Amino acid sequence: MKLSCINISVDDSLFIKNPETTDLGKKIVENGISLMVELGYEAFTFKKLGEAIGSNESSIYRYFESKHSLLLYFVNWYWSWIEYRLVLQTHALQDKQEKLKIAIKILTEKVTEDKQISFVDEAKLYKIIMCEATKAYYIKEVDQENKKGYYRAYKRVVQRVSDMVLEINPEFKFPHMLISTIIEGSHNQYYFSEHLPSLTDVNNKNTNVVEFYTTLVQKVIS
Amino acid sequence: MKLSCINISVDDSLFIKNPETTDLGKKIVENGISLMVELGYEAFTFKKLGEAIGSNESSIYRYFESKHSLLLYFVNWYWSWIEYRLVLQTHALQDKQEKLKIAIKILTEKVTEDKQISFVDEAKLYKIIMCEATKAYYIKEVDQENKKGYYRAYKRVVQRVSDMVLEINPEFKFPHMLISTIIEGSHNQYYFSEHLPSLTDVNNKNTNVVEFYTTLVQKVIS
DNA sequence: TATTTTTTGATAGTATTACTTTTAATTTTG
DNA sequence: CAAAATTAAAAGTAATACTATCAAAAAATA
Repeated sequence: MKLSCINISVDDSLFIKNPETTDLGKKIVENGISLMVELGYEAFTFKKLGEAIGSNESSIYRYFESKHSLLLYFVNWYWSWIEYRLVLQTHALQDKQEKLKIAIKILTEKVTEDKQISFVDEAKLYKIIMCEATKAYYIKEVDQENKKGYYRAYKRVVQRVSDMVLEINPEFKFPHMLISTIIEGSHNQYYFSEHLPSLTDVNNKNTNVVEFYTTLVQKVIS
Repeated sequence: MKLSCINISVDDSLFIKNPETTDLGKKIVENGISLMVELGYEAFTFKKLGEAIGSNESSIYRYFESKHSLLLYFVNWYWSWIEYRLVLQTHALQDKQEKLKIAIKILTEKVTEDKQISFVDEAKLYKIIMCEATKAYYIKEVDQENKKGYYRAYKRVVQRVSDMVLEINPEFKFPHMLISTIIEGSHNQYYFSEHLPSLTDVNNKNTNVVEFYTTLVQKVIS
């Protein structure tokens, strides 16, 4: 599935100047993803990114307020992309069970190849989601940022899949809890499998995370 | 349950000088917990902690290498305490189901009062676990730190409860995955209920997190 | 009690981070 | 081609995350 024509849009409030509109902006996002994967969020700086793209620190600040904003941009891009895939792959389906099953697969599977949507490498982006995404909202400023709508894309995805759960079982009391549990859970499991294997049972091929959370949801909502 | 006689021991490698052995050390831990809750991990510094306890930054560095080490100390203290409670409250029980149920309660319930084990306020400590604990292992240095045994206490708890699952259903393939999912899940749910309520269904009294994860485990392993 | 050792406090210093500001050069657009 | 916008370079600031030194205070021990 290569669709270089479609565009994932990220909310205006997340950047000072839209990086999609210029070459430098695209470079910042593209190389920003690579460098953040390589160095990790803590060691990543705009100065280093500037050096990596042969540009200046101060130029990057004209696009993003801080590295935290850049992370928020990545996270929102990711969730917008997931939402797009969710709609595309489930919209036409009649069978509610099948619909939910596909949604769970999209939410819990590891992204291992670049799907080439615009200038973003989705496989690398997934690593940021897996390793760094929670740092975007486990912060003291979370309430203010939430008010500004910085987590909207994530919340929209949880709502969408929660609704699929309720379509199957309208009596079920904890759909959001269930869906956020499997999303965060799957990220943890892939991370644990790479770094803290005794906290998981994931095999080398990562094939059982999707399986585990799919049966989990089925059993829990029935 | 107040047992000021018992002592939670934290592995030697996690500090330079054992804070339990001196007044200053205890002050560092006690006020360190309060200040980290108050400011959040990112804004917390040893300089500020020094001011708070009327002591010097450099003196704190004689106990802990960095604020990251201090966080690791807190996290390990917490998991050692959980392990202690786990053993204490399940050891005498015969009924395997009952045993697991109590373990899940211990793992997923919010700690809201100071149980007064030594000089640590467990309710405040829980807030650190809920908001900051993942920052102790979602870092680039995770593999080296794991080799040094810095996450041992957490892994021991997961192993212990996974074993309880296997006692009930020896055929179950994903016990570690299940237990780490409910541990991390419950922390997320309490955090979401306070800051991102649309990601959860937790009510004001937080009563349904334990309920949700207890039924979840029961359904998944049967 | 005297003395040795350990612990702590105060001060200063370094390298890096996370920015902001200014100015000049370059590029884009009308 | 001129005006406007964008970018690069350099310098500056305040804070962080430490390290090092040295003297004072406290504790241990002989």
